[in-house]
Amino acid sequence: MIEVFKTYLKEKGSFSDVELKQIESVTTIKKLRKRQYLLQEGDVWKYNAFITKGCVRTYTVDEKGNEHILNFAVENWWTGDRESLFSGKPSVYNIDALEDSQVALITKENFNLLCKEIPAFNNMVTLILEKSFIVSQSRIQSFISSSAEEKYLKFLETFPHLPMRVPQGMIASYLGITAETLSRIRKNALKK
Amino acid sequence: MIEVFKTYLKEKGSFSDVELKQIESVTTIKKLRKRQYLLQEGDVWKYNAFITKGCVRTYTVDEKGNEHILNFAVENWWTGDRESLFSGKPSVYNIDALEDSQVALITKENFNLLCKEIPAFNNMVTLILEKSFIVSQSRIQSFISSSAEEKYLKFLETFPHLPMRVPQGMIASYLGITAETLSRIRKNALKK
DNA sequence: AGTTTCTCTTGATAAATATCAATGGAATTT
DNA sequence: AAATTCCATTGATATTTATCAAGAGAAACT
Repeated sequence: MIEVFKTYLKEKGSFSDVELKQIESVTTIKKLRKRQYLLQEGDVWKYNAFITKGCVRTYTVDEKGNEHILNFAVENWWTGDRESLFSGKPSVYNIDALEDSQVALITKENFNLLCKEIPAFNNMVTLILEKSFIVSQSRIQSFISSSAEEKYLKFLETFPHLPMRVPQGMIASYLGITAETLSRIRKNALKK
Repeated sequence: MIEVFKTYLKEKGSFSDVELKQIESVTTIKKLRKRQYLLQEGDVWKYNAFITKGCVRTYTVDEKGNEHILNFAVENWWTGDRESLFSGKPSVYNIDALEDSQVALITKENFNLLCKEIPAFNNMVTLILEKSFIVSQSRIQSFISSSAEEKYLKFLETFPHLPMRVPQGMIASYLGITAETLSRIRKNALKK
């Protein structure tokens, strides 16, 4: 199995060698070149995806052609579309690679099996979901209560490493502001 | 046990009578008068709370004294602060009743026990979490891509019954806009 | 190496939304 | 029933953010 994924699993739960083997046996690796889609709008998403290398984004494109980035994911994060996975309906999101990347994929069916057969896996998964929810609540909190500048500063605190890897305009999109506004915010805020 | 809660459980999972009794045995009922706190900023939240009657809101108060409503919960919804529950740290949120209400409370410890001992309960809980996450993702999506008017219209679709129970100004707060702006949006949008 | 494409910045202007202030009606309290 | 508080609306104005357009440097491509 990809070393990054194994290390992650060992850190997040105490799995026996047999269990690790079982997880490995249902994991497939997919390489993505920069700009390649992992999921395209209209397709049904059927996996759980763990990034072992690189960086991807989840986004929508509106009628005017503007992209809206829902989230980023880098090494050791999970990505995918839970909504489409859960409902079986076509996704409204696109996921593509911002760098050459590598992801570990487990189909929904195999993933559910792992959850059923390996309690530690189930616990790990619930914990991840719990944390993802908490993070998204806190993001909503900042949308309802913060100015563009505050959102940006909070973003820097939460994800200090992302600005080095992701174009600034995409960070603006993630924050729900325009690239120009973010540029001006940086000019003002960072000189303080 | 409170009938509303029992009905909910029966609908969400197939529980045996013994299991229902077990759930009942760890459930306590709390009545809230309008405006009464269920959780106050600075306190640690230790429960899972199911609303059997009434309506509550979760909100923060900023330095200027403005309230920012993170969410509402009515009958058959869960409420609480997952972040404080998870971390054991004081909550940054307030939860209070918008009407005279009644909630069913289960402590974290008892809740975890139910999850461990009753698989159907565990499944139900994971499902709720999964759905909550999906809902919050979709709310983030509308924050990054929609105008105030679009957010309001989407809100009406998602929660058609809330405007009848919740003052308009609070809905504005939930949407991250001011009460005045919402009033103007309604004037324009609803005459179309 | 030269060309193209991306990315960020900046300026001018427009649009969206917030703020402040006042009013009147509805609901709640006494 | 009167008094008080709450709530939604409206107007005038300020602030924030978006849009459009141009340019310059960096990165990617051939």
